[in-house]
Amino acid sequence: MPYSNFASMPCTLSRPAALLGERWTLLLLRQIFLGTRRFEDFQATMDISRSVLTDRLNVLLQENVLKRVPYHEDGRTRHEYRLTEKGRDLYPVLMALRTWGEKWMAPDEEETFQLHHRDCGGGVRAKVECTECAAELTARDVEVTARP
Amino acid sequence: MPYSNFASMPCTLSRPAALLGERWTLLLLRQIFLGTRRFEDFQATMDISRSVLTDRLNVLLQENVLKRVPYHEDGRTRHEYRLTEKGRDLYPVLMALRTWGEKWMAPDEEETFQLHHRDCGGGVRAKVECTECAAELTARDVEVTARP
DNA sequence: TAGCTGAGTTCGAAAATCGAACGCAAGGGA
DNA sequence: TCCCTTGCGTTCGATTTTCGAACTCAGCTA
Repeated sequence: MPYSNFASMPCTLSRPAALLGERWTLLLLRQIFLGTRRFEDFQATMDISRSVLTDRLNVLLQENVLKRVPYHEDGRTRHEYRLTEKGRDLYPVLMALRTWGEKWMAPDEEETFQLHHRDCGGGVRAKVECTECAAELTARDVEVTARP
Repeated sequence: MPYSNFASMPCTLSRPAALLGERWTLLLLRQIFLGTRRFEDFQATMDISRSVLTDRLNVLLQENVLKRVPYHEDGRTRHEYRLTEKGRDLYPVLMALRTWGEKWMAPDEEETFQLHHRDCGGGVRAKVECTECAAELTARDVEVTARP
């Protein structure tokens, strides 16, 4: 099975993993959540090659993670890439990466940005919880049942 | 900046994103969380090329996400790949992917596996919360502060 | 001694990525 | 009108990755 077939497997974990597991895609999403919207800005801040950037943006458009939105600047019509609701829902994925990075990869120096809850100023962290009893869960608390 | 340099950026989001954003790495972790431990089994269930599998496993070993553990079978000593504590801590990342997949990519048919809290049988979901007030957060509730 | 098995390694072909140049449409200014 | 600039891609040849099949090697086993 080639890599791309995981994108069509009937598994709700392998399909997102195959989509976001392509090179640059997670870094692109990070940039989008940090506020970057335009082709030129992605290219400049990430130093990704233009052809690959085009490809990744198109994949995310096709998957309905991003949408192209027209806007006006100097009286000209341009387009920018924005998250859809589906795209915004990827926030927990990025936050889970960051929570892990904070714990296990924190560099000695300062970070490049900080996150705060607008209402109370608190920090942000990702966690896994039980939909019934609301307990916080680790891998050991969860049982996997194969469906044959 | 080539892709690999993101792995050494002083950013607790871009470093994990660059590590897990390499092709096959997320799918490999999925397989590990589902219980696969041995080279041959990874190769068979994922149909990844052997040389790339070797490379990805070595990267995860170097990053201390996996460890090689000896075991005995038929009186022979072999090795298997197991999660370290750092690796197990990636569980929220995988669960965030799955929670997203359940909502936005659920296939019409059944899934390949189900997850249940051992204690109460409930489902599993990832979420983002405030470390102060414990409110559940979305991207809109969070303010990004750049550190220059 | 020969064969099998798990775990890689090697190597030529194919695919993905890179970087630099090119294309193009919409203004703006002369 | 003609030329210049900007934003947003596209194209193309060179370099890296990935692929897939064959090969290696060590430790049993028959």
